[in-house]
Amino acid sequence: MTVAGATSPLARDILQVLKGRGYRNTLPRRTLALAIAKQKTHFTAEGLRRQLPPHVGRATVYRVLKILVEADVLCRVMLEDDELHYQLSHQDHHHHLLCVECGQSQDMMGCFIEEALASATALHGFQLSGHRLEVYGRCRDCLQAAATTARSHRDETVYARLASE
Amino acid sequence: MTVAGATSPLARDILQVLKGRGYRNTLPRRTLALAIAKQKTHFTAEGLRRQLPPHVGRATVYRVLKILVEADVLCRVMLEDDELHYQLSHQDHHHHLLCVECGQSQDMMGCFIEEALASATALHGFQLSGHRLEVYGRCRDCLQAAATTARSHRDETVYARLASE
DNA sequence: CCTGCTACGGATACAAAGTATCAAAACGCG
DNA sequence: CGCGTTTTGATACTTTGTATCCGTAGCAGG
Repeated sequence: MTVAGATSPLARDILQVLKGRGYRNTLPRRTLALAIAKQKTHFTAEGLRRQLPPHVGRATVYRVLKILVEADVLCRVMLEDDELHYQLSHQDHHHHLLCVECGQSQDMMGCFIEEALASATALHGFQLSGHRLEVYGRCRDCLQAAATTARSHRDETVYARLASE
Repeated sequence: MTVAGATSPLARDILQVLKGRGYRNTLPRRTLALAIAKQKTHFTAEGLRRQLPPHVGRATVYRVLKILVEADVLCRVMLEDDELHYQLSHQDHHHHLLCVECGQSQDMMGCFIEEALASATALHGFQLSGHRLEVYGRCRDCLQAAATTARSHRDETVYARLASE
């Protein structure tokens, strides 16, 4: 139950990527890999740092994040609030479904707009090189939760009416 | 040739929008409206401020920009360098073609991905509420310019060969 | 296991971008 | 004109990220 022992396959993968890129295996990087592996969803640089032992310097956090983005382990996501978040990335080109309710995000694999985009931009005499697409909405879970609370709200009003009688 | 006289129809429109929203017509706002009207393409808050007389405070610039974004006069554009830019907005939903060469941007009116997106997200049990799409590439002008310089480069090599003979 | 080179880390200072506060000035309505 | 309200610019502060610098820790080679 030591901290050092509390590792994870994902954390190991991250360290492996770093090693493959010629970076040394150091304590702060192990700590960071572990923390990143623990994230259930996207996170900000500062949010991540707050979860770390205080002896890990800010600069280190930003340095490692930058490396991991370059290595395609993480990708940067611009949320609707214009704040920059990070999240584990599938290596392939994909987009994010971002739930405006709970903040969870899922990857939408593949990219169905590439061809449509190509023809649309061609009309403008534009040579396509890339794009950025983020999708906002409500995820399955939040929709179900909303449906449930809506029902209990209805119940509450019934109870209120009964009580007032 | 007075500064106050150097107005523009667009600047007037902007002031009109402010008026319609109950904001007063003040000198800094006139200055800002004029400066924004002069922009040929997207700009950053700080970039805009640098073009302004120094007596216009930073806070004022940010305040007015925020108001104009809320009023849909401007829209915020995230460029590939992750810097936030502003540009005049068509009122309708649209996307931006951003030239990675010259930095110009044009609006791509209409939105052809809405339906495709709706069906794609439905597969994930996702209720769509919005999206953000920025498109990067090379604009017509830059493509032509590139073609031209490529030709002159070729010419240069010819001249070089001739000269060395 | 040492030893030494070099990458690395943390502290610190700095920079950029934006926000909060507040007294003074400018608007504009009557 | 006069007065209440809005607006403003200065200032300080916050947040997010980067540059510098010196001590330290990895790790390779002996």
